[in-house]
Amino acid sequence: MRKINHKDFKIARRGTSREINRSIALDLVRSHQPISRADLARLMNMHRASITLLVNELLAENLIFEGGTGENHRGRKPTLLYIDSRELCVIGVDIRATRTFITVTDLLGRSLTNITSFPTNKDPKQMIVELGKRIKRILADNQGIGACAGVGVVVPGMVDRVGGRLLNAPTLGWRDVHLREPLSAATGFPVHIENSGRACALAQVWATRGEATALGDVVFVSVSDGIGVGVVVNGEVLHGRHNIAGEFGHTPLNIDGPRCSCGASGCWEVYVSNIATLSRYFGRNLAESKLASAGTSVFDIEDLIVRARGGDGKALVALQSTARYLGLGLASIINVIDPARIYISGEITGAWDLIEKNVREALAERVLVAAAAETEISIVPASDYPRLQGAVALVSAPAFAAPMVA
Amino acid sequence: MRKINHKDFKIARRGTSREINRSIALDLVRSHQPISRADLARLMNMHRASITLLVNELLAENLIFEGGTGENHRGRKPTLLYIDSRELCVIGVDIRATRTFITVTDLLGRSLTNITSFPTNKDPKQMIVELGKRIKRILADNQGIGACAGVGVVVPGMVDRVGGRLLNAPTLGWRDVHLREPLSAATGFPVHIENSGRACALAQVWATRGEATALGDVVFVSVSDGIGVGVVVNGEVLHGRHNIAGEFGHTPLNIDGPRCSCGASGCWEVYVSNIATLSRYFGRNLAESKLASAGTSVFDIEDLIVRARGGDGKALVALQSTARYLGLGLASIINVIDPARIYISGEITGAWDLIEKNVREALAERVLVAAAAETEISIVPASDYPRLQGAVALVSAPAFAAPMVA
DNA sequence: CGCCTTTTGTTCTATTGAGTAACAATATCG
DNA sequence: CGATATTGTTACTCAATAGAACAAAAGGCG
Repeated sequence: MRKINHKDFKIARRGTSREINRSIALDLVRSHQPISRADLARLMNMHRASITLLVNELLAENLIFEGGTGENHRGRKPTLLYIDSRELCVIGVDIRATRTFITVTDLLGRSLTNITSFPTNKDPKQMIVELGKRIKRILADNQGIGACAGVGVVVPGMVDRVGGRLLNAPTLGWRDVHLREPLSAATGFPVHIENSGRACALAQVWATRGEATALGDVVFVSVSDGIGVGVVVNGEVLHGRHNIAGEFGHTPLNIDGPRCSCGASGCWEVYVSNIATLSRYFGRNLAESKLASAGTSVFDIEDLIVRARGGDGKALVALQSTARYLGLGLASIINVIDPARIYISGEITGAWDLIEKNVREALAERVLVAAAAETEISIVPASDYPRLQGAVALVSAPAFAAPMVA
Repeated sequence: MRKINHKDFKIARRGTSREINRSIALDLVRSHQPISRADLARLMNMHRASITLLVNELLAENLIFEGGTGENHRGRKPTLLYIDSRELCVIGVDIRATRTFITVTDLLGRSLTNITSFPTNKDPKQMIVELGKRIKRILADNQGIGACAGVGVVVPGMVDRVGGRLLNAPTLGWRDVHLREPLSAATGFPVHIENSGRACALAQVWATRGEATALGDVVFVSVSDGIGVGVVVNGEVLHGRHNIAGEFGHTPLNIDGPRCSCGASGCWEVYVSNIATLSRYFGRNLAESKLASAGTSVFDIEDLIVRARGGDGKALVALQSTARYLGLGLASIINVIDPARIYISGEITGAWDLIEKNVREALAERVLVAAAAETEISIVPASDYPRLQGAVALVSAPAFAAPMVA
């Protein structure tokens, strides 16, 4: 039951029905390709005749193309339809504290080149120049991949999407950095930026085979140096008035707890970040020293997991302690958003078999109804590159998004 | 940028455009009545000719009616349109721990009778019988108000909307109570039930002169024996998979804090409920004794506020201490939902002038960006009966809701 | 091979509803 | 009283779904 917004509604014009059905058809081709007109008609519960006209329009605009013919046991063989990404590519960029990753994909997020990376330059101006150069070089080195539709950039911090600037990224030490305009000027392509937690959520929503939105609302939680969270409600990523929606990482577990980099104390992040786990293992607070010498870390969370697997009891206890706090925080997410599924990524998910029980136990302690304690939790491996996929989705998804109506 | 749900989408049929525009027109009449066809055409940016046809349809269905003529400085006088609620009424019921309130309104939530109340019967079966009788008596006593479109019931607890049953209401001591079927059988009207926090949010969204949704997302926080919260995203109240979405009352301020009735510890509710404030004033935990003797309370939060205003320093400190915790919890709401406005209701808002500063200070401590600390906070007085208005909206709003498309 | 059946995709016409212009019905002003 | 302005209706155009009929393509089977 949605209330119509009186300040910003859209009435149905003559072309609105077509716009709606065109969007649905295009997105169905995206997620079911290759697909025939007849199958599309069945999925949409429309007559083949109407589909023909819709498809002709999409063909004329080069949004889709006709491939070979499919198989059929009896009767005429179908001609198959595909999203037309032959002359287009998308650049995805993931800027992290130590390294920055670049991928080139088609509109469906399928890699067209190898993923490349380089050390993040801590000076934002120099970094943007270098990033621009590298993007141009990659495109020059790969002539066959066609024109670039745009660049999606994902950063570990708060962003002002409309203004195209990064507001605050503690792990990078950047504040109020204009990203979109200079990078757009340097590359000549449109640039979109987004916070990495939200981008990960976006990646799940727009994953080609994604059934994420079909489930209902979902939340993505990424655990690393900090905690990034993206919340999806009704197929849309929550942004909020000041672009801070979803910052569960800074909701308190204990307001009298240890100080957090955000200025408050006892934030969830303070208890479950990788640094917290390492600190617990070494028995001292690594937060300051670690931040100062980022990149030179000799011993990281993955080493800790190896030790835990090797029989190091202290390492296992440190992980399980983090798991407990992780579960307590997830309980808040469930009590507040009550999603159908929670996605979790981050190095610590490599030890999921060791910690799942602890997470579930802690969760059950605080979740309001027993059924909600069984909320699906899905691990997203780093090999899926959720942040990069999210960066790509920033560019490609708008073409497939639902039209705004009423 | 919304993703189309592939499991549950709706394509545009021949009548979809009309359906969309009809909904918009009807809802505009609802919130702007009385309004002329010409004004409607201007608001909708459509030609008068199209509006005439739309309006004729709405007239034929008795959804609106033509009233008198309006004033105009020059030219033909407009004929005014109104929502047709002449032959219809809606019953709103608010079941609370000690008393239950009943209102009879038209489709716009305007009272048609005085609000009546009676002591809540703690036995759910007897209570439903009594409620049914009272509803029938009220309707019998007021013959002029026309047929009843439905009954909206609001309860302080978790509900299963589709099943029409109350899952758990600690303050009532009710568990797994089937409400809809028996009450519907007793009265002969359709019955809708909802949690009171969400109903309050609903009331704001659907308030006739409401600009709530025009602002963006909003959150409603009701502070009394417990904390009820309703979250509105994109004009829709959040429910979640298990109907627990929005339960900020049970997110922790301190996981090592005092025990909460929900089974967990250190919940926000434990720090800011009225009982918490009173306990702080009396220097001992009233939670158990208070729950046991609900309704017989000699000294309540409103008395405390009177004392604080009268110069009782201890009372003021108790209130301001609660205010601080209130602010800390609101900070989480802002960090997570980042709404354009937060509505607050409850007895303690009667002391808002005494505590606003403390709330704002605490809020600023934890909110992630300075701008978000300025998030609008709007007090909703008890005299607005937000719960009853929400109960009414459960019945009346579906007729005005946006159609589901794509 | 020729005919039947099945399936795909197209064509043609009907119907619905937005878009537009022209017009009748009022009402005020000078 | 005529000029002007405003509201609401009517008649017609255009776009898109709805539906039936049909052509095209492929396999099964006597």
